[in-house]
Amino acid sequence: MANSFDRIYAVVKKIPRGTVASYGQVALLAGNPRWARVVGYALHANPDPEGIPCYRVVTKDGRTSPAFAFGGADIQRALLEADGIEFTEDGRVDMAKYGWTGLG
DNA sequence: GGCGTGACTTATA
DNA sequence: ATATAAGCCACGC
Repeated sequence: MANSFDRIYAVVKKIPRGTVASYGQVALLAGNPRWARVVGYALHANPDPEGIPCYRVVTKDGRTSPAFAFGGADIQRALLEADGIEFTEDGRVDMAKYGWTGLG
C-alpha cells in the first residue's frame, strides 16, 4: 500500500532523460507540495531502482544531500552526465536548463 | 493512535 | 551565507 509512494514513483519514472527534478517538484507533480520529505523517503525505499532514477531527483538547489550517496556521491553526477546533464563548478545542476517542469 | 525520525522546503534571526 | 525553528506526510516501534 503506498498511495503517495506510487504517485511519487510514477512521477519520478516519468522524468525524461536529460532532465532533473527537485523533491518539491516531484511532490507537487505527485499531487502534494508537502510531500518533499515523503519523496525522499519514497526514493529511499527505491523498490525499483531500474525504473526509478533517484539520481534525477535533487534538492531545489539542484544539489544532492550529503547522505544521498546511494552508491557514491560521484555516482549521481556520473549518471546525470550520462544523460547529457551538465554540472556547475559548485557541483550543482542548472535547474533553469535541466529542471524538469513536468510538462514533458 | 502516539512518539521519534527523515535522501525536504520555507521562513526567521 | 550559516544556523534555528516550524510544517508537511509516511514508516517503525
